[in-house]
Amino acid sequence: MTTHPTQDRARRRRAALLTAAVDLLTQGGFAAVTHRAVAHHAHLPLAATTYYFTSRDHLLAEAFAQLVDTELTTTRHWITHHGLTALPDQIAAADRTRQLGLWELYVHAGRDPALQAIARRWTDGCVRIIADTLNLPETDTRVRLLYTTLSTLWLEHVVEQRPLDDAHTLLAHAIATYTPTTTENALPPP
Amino acid sequence: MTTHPTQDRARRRRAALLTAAVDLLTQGGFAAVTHRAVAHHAHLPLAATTYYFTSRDHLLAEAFAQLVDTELTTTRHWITHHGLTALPDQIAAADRTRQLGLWELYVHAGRDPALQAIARRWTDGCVRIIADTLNLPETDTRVRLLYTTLSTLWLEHVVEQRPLDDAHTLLAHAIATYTPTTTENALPPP
DNA sequence: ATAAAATCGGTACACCCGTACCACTTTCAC
DNA sequence: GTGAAAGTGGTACGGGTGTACCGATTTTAT
Repeated sequence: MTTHPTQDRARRRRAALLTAAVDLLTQGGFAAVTHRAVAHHAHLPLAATTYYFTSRDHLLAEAFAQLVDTELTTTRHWITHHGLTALPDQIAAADRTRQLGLWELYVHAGRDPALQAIARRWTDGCVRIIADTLNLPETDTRVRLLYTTLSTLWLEHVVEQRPLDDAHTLLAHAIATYTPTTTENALPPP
Repeated sequence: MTTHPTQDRARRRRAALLTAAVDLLTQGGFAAVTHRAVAHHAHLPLAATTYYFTSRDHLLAEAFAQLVDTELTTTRHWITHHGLTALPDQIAAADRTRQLGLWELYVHAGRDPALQAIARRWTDGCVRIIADTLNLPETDTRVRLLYTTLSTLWLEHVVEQRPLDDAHTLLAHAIATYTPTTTENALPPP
């Protein structure tokens, strides 16, 4: 069971541990998130980690959830400001290792039911963003197709460090093929 | 440096260790591939692992390479026999945890340059298969788009255990939209 | 036959891990 | 104020890890 402190300092400490966990996951990946490393990174004693989080798995789960949430809001903002076609630029600009940590946890969710729910929230959120910007329902085939394309392009770039040269072409082609005629929202504002 | 034995029994032992590593990766994921577990699973003493593989990383790299190669030939066979549209059926039928291990290593390649080369071989191989079955060059935009769609559908199924209900619909739509008019190869044989 | 090289396998080392424990201090409710 | 609850932090335990070491054994080359 996850502990939720009532005192102010305690809440701040818990949050510090969480961001420390996210940072470590970003920098060193999965294996780097240990009790000792998290505690040290948050300038707290070792026992703080076991006090605020009942286990390492719970800590990782919450870190994953936080990572997903911030990531979703970030990309939503970017797309509403720059349009779908500019998404490759955001991918290229984003912190690569951070995205790596996100994907690491995502795949790990395949073996951990607790993480799986968060993983679903993650993809659902991405699909919803695309659906919203295209003014289409989430279940629309074109939305799903566009999402799958973007997802792979992103993962490929993060893992294999491929240049995103053809991403723009690919994306433009996909949008042109998929979207209905009246979708100004798919384009960046003038 | 990777050791390549000259004697027969030694070669068999090395191969046994490798398949043991793949098995363990399949069953328990990344963390399960330890020297002791691999040795025990291959019915060999602990020291065998360090004798045939200079480090755990090298062992994992070779396991990854082997996993990728067998996976590529398997899917190539399937597609030539059943067609592209039947791919979701193969995905559904395949050993889920095995695919999970593959994807785990793929993402991990983002932090390990040695694995990264294998990861590229993996995606390149997938793209090539699609290009071949569609009689299109690998650089064709439609090939790339089809690949990205398939890739995400696959990963989603493996990680989130989503039903592949809409995969057929999605795939059919994508193929209909993308492929040129004369591509009988994309359809299953009558 | 014999020396060199390859292989084998048992053991040991140093390290890091998650987590439990517990005496201590601070905060809160009344 | 006083007792209960919450928070704190130092330490310890049991266990698993990668890898090095080294004498014994087998294979190969000559």
